[in-house]
Amino acid sequence: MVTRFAPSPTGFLHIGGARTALFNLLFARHHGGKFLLRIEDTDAARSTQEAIEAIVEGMRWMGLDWDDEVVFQSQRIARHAEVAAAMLDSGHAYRCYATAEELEAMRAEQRAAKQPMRYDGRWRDRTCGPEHEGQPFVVRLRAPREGETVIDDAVQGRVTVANAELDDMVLLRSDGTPTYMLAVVVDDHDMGVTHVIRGDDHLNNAFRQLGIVKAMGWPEPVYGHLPLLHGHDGAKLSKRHGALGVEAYRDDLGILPEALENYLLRLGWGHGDDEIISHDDAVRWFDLGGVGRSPSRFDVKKLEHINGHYIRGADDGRLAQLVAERLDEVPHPHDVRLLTVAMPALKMRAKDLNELADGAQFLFAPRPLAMDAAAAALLEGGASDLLARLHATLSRVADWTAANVEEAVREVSGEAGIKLGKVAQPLRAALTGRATSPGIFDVLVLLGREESLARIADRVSQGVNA
RNA sequence: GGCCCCUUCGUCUAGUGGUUAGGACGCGGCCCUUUCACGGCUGAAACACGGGUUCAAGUCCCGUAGGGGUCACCA
Repeated sequence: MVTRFAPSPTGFLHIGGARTALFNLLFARHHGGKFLLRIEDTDAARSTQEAIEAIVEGMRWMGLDWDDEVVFQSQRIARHAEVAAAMLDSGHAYRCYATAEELEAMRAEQRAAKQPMRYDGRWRDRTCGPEHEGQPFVVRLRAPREGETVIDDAVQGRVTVANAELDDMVLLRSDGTPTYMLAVVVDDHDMGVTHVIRGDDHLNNAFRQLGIVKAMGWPEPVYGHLPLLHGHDGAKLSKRHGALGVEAYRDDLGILPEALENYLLRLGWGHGDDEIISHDDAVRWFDLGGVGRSPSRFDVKKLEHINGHYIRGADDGRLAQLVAERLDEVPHPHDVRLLTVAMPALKMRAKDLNELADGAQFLFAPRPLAMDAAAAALLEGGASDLLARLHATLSRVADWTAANVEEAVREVSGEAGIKLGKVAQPLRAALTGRATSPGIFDVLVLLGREESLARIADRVSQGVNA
């Protein structure tokens, strides 16, 4: 079995495209087949090298590893033309000399008459007279007009369309280059693609493409048309819904690739009550039969939840590296080692890399610390006195371990007759500048004796409002 | 508009004739607790509507409504 992902390089790796690629990959791996990548760059005007790189990079990041070499459709135009010529020879295609203006007029008439807009086949049975000699022409498929075409779609089920609905589409443009319709069919055939798994928006195309397959006498591939992804409001995913490219999920939203894969997999597909599914299990369980037929809405909240799950389980060193990259804006030199040590406490509290980086700020914040509003509020009243006592008691701790600092803090709490929470909060504010942070004893240890005492002293000497 | 497809909690889904219609996200409450998270328990929340078929329908059939896709010398 051979599947493929065939994006056109006009921007980035679309989130919906990533899901299509994922399903193709999973299907191939599940059945022990191949997963290929083809770049559909026949539209020179819209295709860019940057877009190709963005797609390749996005796929690598997602772990969507394809087999064999990448196929570039643009390099195969000679072969496409060859097939078109063969179809011309066999009578399955014909030359059409209708001009763009002529066709536009035809469509305008059809629109006005509320008729379906289709090519009327005006050159279907007409041979080129001397007046058209040397004039530009396109090559069109001579599609059957009677009967119907049936596709047993692996996702959508049996779908039937009357052949009268299908017009004679263009195979070769007047400049001799192939249209998408011709190119996909030829490339899929030549690449040995057995299962064409792609977006629902191609279902109608499949009927027309099948016409070429049949004309050439090639084996019909199995089609599987996946429902499209929609935004939270039910409309087709577009810019106004936010992030569209996978790199935005990586860079802007701070999503881990395994989380995105898991989320995308669950969109339109399910395996009982399973929610957290490893890649290996996905390969083991995935098949097209389980794919739903209705479009699903993208829910960032659930993505974030899954992301939080994977962050908690991720390697501390890896996370530290990722966070360090995000902290580059901070002038203070940061320490990946410290981040790594702090990570177990940090990652418990973040559902994306941005929150993780934000939660790590205090480790490197320069003294005297800036207090946010909530922290400042905690330092009002008798906080200065309390911090002075904390400073005095903590100063006597020689061996700066979590157990020892905890003992010291509890001692102050007991002596002052103040509940631990009331002691911990001002202390947290003094140490982190925030009202929330990892456990206060962890913070003390992470910061170290010297830095901790200095931060507390800052608050005592500068008073509560500093 | 023509053609094609879709319709279970707000969202993602389980469910393949007989279930108190299950799980997850989100939301509310409680517990844990030095804050925030995590975790645990718990609550509210769905079979679009109308006809059939059947002893029995979320599950099958037909309509209706709503939604989506597609109608290029773009892919």
